Parts: sequence; structure tokens; C-alpha cells
Amino acid sequence: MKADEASSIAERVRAQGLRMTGQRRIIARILEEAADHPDVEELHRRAAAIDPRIALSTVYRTVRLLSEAGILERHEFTDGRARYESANHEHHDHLVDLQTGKVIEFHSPEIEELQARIARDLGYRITGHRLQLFCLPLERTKPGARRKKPPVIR
Amino acid sequence: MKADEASSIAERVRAQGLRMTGQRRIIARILEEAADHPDVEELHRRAAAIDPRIALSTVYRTVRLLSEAGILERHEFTDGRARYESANHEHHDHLVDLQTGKVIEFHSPEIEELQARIARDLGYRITGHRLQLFCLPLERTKPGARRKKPPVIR
DNA sequence: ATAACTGCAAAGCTTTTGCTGCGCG
DNA sequence: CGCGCAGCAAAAGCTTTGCAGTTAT
Repeated sequence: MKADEASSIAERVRAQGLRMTGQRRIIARILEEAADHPDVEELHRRAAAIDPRIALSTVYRTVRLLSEAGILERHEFTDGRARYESANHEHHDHLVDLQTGKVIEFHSPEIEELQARIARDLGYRITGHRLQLFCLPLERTKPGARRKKPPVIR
Repeated sequence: MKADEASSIAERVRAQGLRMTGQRRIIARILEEAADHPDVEELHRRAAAIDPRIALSTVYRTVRLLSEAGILERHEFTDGRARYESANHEHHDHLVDLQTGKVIEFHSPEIEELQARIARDLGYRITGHRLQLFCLPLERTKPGARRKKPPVIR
């Protein structure tokens, strides 16, 4: 296992030579405790519950900085906003439940292998990818069920 | 093959009961002749070259309408803007060359099958998906080569 | 004729940024 | 104690929208 693979966000921030401020500590804690993929506004909401003086722009600056440092992962699902999660997990892709907005993580080595082969055949090597499945539940898919605008994505 | 599978954008617009205006004819032609995935600004630029009186908001309204009607496909790659292509093609996914910004289309029935199986195992059926590979060329990958902000995506 | 559509300008949303002062290391 | 960082507010970038006039059918 790689050295920083299991360390906390705080440790990884320090390891990058970045300062560990009070605000970053709060954001780091929130993301480490989060079971979902909060967007910046939600992140700010949760942070403000701990320290109301934290600015929205600080949250934006922090997630951008930590994403570019590889400490956070940035996702964009169905709506326009970016969502974040700690990059401390194993690599995985996302299945979005369009009915509830819930995001389920999955991983398929077979798909990864096929992707790499396709890229190689085309003369490329993959430096990043995005795989998202937009789904509806198998059971009780009532024909009348509306599915227009998907609800909030978590 | 399905009835509207091979028809022109104009025909599909009419088939949906939408009006075929001069502006839509221009936009349809541009997208049918396009070998790339233009964003709205680029679409407007090309349209204005034909008829300078066409408004940017008209392009926005048109691509949104036609996307929601299933006549166009909307993509979001690395930058913030939406890109469009005629939905008349076979289904395919995209490989983005981060060096040049070029987008290569590919299709993998094996990956599709694996996706469907994963979703099914999780209790879902797929209604849509997004698969994008962000790549660098295999050859001449000079170590010094910068790869920060990717260039314009076509 | 009339409902759909366009142009224009204004506004909406997410995200970034300039500036000043503060606090981490 | 110096430089990175936070707060605030203003602005930027993409996209949508209200309104009045135009056009396709």
C-alpha cells in the first residue's frame, strides 16, 4: 500500500506543505465523516454549523486546492454543481439513483481492463476517466412514475 | 433499424411537432456537417457566419430543446461548457486527447454488458450513462511535457 | 389566425478573484 | 515574523428568462 493511502486529510495536507488552518480542519473533518458527496454549498452549510464565520469562498478555495493536490476527488453528476469526496478511498465509479438521488459506488476491474485496452488500441494511455450510470430501481417501476427532473444528488 | 434512426435533424424536428425555422435549419446543418463536438459559443459563431442576425440565446434555446427531444446529445467533458452532437449516430462513448483536445468516439459492447450487469446486481436498470476516458498519446510522452490545463476540447 | 419562436437585455447560478488583514509554522 | 490564507464583496463565465415583436403552419 502506498504511503499516503490510508492517512487523514490533515496529514496529507501537511505532507504537501500546505497549512492546516482551522477552516481546513473543519472541512477535512466533514468530508471524512461524510457518507455522501456534498457540493460546496452543502459543505459550507455543515462547516458553518461548526464555525459560522467560515466564508463560502474559503470552501471553494479549499476544495479546489485540495482537489488539485489529489487530496480530494471532484465529481459532476447530473446537476451543474461539483461534488467532493476524500480521495482516500479505493478507486471507484458511481451509480446514480435518479429516483432518490443516492449515489452508489462500485468498482469493476473488468471494465477498467477493457478501458485500458481500448485506449491502448487507439494509441493512448488513460490518465483519468469518468464512468457514471444513471439508473432507476428494478422493482416497482410504475409506468405512471414521473422521472423528469432528478431530485437532489447526494 | 428504427424509423427515425437515419433521418435528418430537420425531419426529426418536424416529427416532434416542432417548427422548422430558419435559425433551426442553420443550426441543424452545422451540427450535421460537424465532425467535432462544438459548444454553444462555437455553434453561434458558425451560425453567425451564415446569418449574422442569429442570437446566442436562440442557439441556447435550440440546443436545449432539441436535446430534451432526444434529437441532439449533450456532453460535458473537462471544461464547464456543454457540447453537442446530432443524436443520429450509433451510441458511443468518448476518449478525450488531453494534448490536443480532440475527442475520439468508441464503442464497447463488452463494457455495456458489464455496466448492465453491475446495475442489475445492485437492483437497478440503466437509463443513461456517461463514460469518458481522459488520455495522453502513447508515443512521445516527454517527461517535461506540461499537462496542466487541457486545451480546447473539440 | 395564432401559437411557437426570435432577439435583446437583464438576471440567475456556480465559481473565481482582488484586496486587506490575520494567523500558521 | 513572513508568507500563506481567510473574509468580504465584486466580478466572471455559462446559461436561462421576461418581454415584445415576428413567423411558421
